[in-house]
Amino acid sequence: MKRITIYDVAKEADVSLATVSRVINGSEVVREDTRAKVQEAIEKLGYKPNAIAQGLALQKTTTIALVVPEASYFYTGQIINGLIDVAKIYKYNIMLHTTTEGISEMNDIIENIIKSRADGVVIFNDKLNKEELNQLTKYQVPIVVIGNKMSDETVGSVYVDYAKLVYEYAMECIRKGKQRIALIEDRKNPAMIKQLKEGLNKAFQEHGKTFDGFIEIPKEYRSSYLFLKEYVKQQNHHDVVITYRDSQAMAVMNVAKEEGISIPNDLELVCILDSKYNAMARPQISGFKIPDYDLGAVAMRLLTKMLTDDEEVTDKEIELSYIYTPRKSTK
Amino acid sequence: MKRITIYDVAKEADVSLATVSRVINGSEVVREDTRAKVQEAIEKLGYKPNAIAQGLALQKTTTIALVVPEASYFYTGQIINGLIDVAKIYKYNIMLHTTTEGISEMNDIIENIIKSRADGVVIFNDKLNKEELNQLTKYQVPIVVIGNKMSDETVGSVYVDYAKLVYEYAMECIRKGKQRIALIEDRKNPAMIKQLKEGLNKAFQEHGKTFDGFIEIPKEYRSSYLFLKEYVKQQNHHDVVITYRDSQAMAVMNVAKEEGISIPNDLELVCILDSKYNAMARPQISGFKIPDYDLGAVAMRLLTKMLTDDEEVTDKEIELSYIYTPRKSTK
DNA sequence: CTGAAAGCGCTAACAC
DNA sequence: GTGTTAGCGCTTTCAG
Repeated sequence: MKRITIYDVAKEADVSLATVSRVINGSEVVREDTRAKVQEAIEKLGYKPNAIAQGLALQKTTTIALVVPEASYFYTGQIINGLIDVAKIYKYNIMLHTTTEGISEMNDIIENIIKSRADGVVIFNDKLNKEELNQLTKYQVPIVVIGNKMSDETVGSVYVDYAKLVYEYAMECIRKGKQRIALIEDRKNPAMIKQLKEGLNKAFQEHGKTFDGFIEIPKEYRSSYLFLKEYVKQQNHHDVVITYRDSQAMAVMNVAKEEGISIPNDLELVCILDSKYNAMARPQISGFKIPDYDLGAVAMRLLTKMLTDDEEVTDKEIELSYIYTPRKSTK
Repeated sequence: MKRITIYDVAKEADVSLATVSRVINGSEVVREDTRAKVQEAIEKLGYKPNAIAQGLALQKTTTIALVVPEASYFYTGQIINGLIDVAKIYKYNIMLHTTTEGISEMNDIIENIIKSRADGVVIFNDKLNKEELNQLTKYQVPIVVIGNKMSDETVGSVYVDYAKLVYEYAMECIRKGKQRIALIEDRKNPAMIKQLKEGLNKAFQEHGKTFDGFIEIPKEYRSSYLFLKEYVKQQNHHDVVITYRDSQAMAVMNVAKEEGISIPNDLELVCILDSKYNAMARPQISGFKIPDYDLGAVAMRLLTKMLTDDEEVTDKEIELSYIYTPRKSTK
C-alpha cells in the first residue's frame, strides 16, 4: 500500500489540496457537500494526515518530552499515568526519555529533545541541576519540573513540600515525647532525603535540640536490610523510624521482627511514600499519601497552559498536599 | 533566540546548505578544513538539526511507538527500561502510549501511531486482538509484540511460555503428591491467566485428572484479600496456591497467617511474577524470575532488525526462559 | 467557498 | 569536493 498523501485525496475528491487540508483541520468555511466528498475520499483511500509534515509546516509537533529516572517505582508509574491522561485530552503525544546514572546522560537527552522539537518538556528527576535546564530554556522550550520547587520565565513546577511534611510530623512526635527520631538514607533519592533532613532539622531546632538521627547506609551494604540488621545489634535505639520508600520500611519491619523489637510498641515506623505494599505488610505500615497521579496530571496541565498563548498562567509554582494515613506501625 | 536553520549555518560558514547537511550526517566526502569551518559555525550559532524536517525528507522518523497497559507494575517498568536501553543504542526515540480499559481506546492509539509515522511499534499488552494489529500492518508498520506468541510477515514476538512454566511446576507437584493445586484469578491479566490454566489443565490431563482449582474473585470483591478471607473460612483446602502477581501472593500469605494456616507446612505458595517484595515477605515467597528487562531489550533489538533492510531476520518468534527461585513459602 | 503558490528545514541526486 | 535544485507532505496567505 503506497503511502497516500493529501494530493491523492485531492485528486480522488476532485478538489485542491487546500480544501482537503481545510476539512482535516475542521475549518468552518468548507461547503457541506464538498466536505462530504472529501471525507469520502479520505475514507476510501484510508488517508491519515502525516503529523511530521504538519509539524514542519506548523512549527509545532504537538509532542512533549517526558524525562523520568530509569528506576521505576510504582510511584513514577502513577505520575506517568496522570501525565498521559491529561496529555490525551489536549492531544499531545509523549516522547519518553529516561535518565541513568551516567554523567553526560542528561545532556544527551536534552540535545535529543531540542532536535526532536518537542513543544515542551516535563522533568521528574531527583538529581536535577539548573545548568542543564538552562540549555533547554536557551532554546525557549517551556519546562515543568515535578518534585522540585523551582521556576522562572520558562519553567514551572509542581511539587510536594516534603520538608514541611516531615517537619509537621516530627513536631508532633517531639511534642509527644518521642524524640529519638531516625531517618534512613535513600541513595537513589538524595534530593528527597535532603528535604526530609531539612524538615527534621527545623523541627528539632525549634525545640532547642539538634537532629542527629540520620542513618547512612554504608556503600558496602547492598541493601538497607543487611545494614540495619547489623545496626540494630549495636543497640542503637530510636522511638520512631522514618523511611522514604516502602521497601525500606519493610526492611526495617523485618529486622525489628527478627530482633524481637515490637512495632509499634518499642518502635514506631512511618514511610513517606505510601504504597499498597505498606498496607499489605503486617503490621500495616503508616505512610503519607503523596498525590503521585496528580503530580503528573497537574504538571501536564500546567505545561499545556504555558504552551497556549492565550491562556493566562497565573501561577507557575504549584504545591500539592499530602494526607497522613496512620496504620498499625504507629501509635 | 531565533530558530536557526541549516541556511544560517551555511551562510555563516560560507558554504552551501548541502555541505552543511553533509557534515551533520558525517559524510566522508567533505574536505577537512571546510568541515571544521562548518562545525565552528554550528557551534557558534548553537545549531541543532530539526529532526522533523529530517523525518519528512527521509521518510523516516527514527521513532518507535511503545504501547503498554496503564496499570504500571514494576515488571512493566523493567520492560520499558530494557526497551529504552537498546533503543538508545540504535538512536531511536520512544513515543509512549498507554492503553486504558476503554473499548475504542486501542483504535485511537493506532490511529495516532500511523499519523505520527513511527517507524515501528512494540506492543506489550495483555488484552490484544489481532484485528487491531491488522490496522497497523495494513500501513506496513513493523510490529513486535511482547508477551504473546504471534507473528507473521510484519509482526514479530518475544515472550515467555507461561503455560509450559506452570505445566512443569504442576507436574512436579503432582509427582510429589501435592495434587490440590489452586490458581487465583487476576482480572487485570486475563490472557496470562488463560495461559496458566492451559498449562495446569495439561498437567492434570496427563495424569488422567482434571484441574479444578481455579479460584475466581467475584466482581463484588475489591481485592483478592477480601475474598480469600471468606473463601478460606469455607474450608476450601489446597496443597499449593499459585498466584500471578506479588500482591496476590501477599494477600494469600496474610490470610493464611490470620487463619492459622502455616506456610509452607499446611500450604505452599508460589508467585509466577517474582519481585523484590516476594523476597521481603516473611516467609519469603517463592517465585519465577521472568526476564522482564530482557523482554523489552530483545523486543527492541528484534524491531531494529526488522527496520533495517540489510539485516536478515531469521527468527521472528523469540522465546525467553525463566528461572524458578525457591524461597521459604514452598518445601 | 475554493484554488494557486510560497514556505516549513532538510536530504539527495545531479551537475560542475 | 561542493553547489543547485527538486522534492518530502502539509498549512496558509492571497486571489478569485
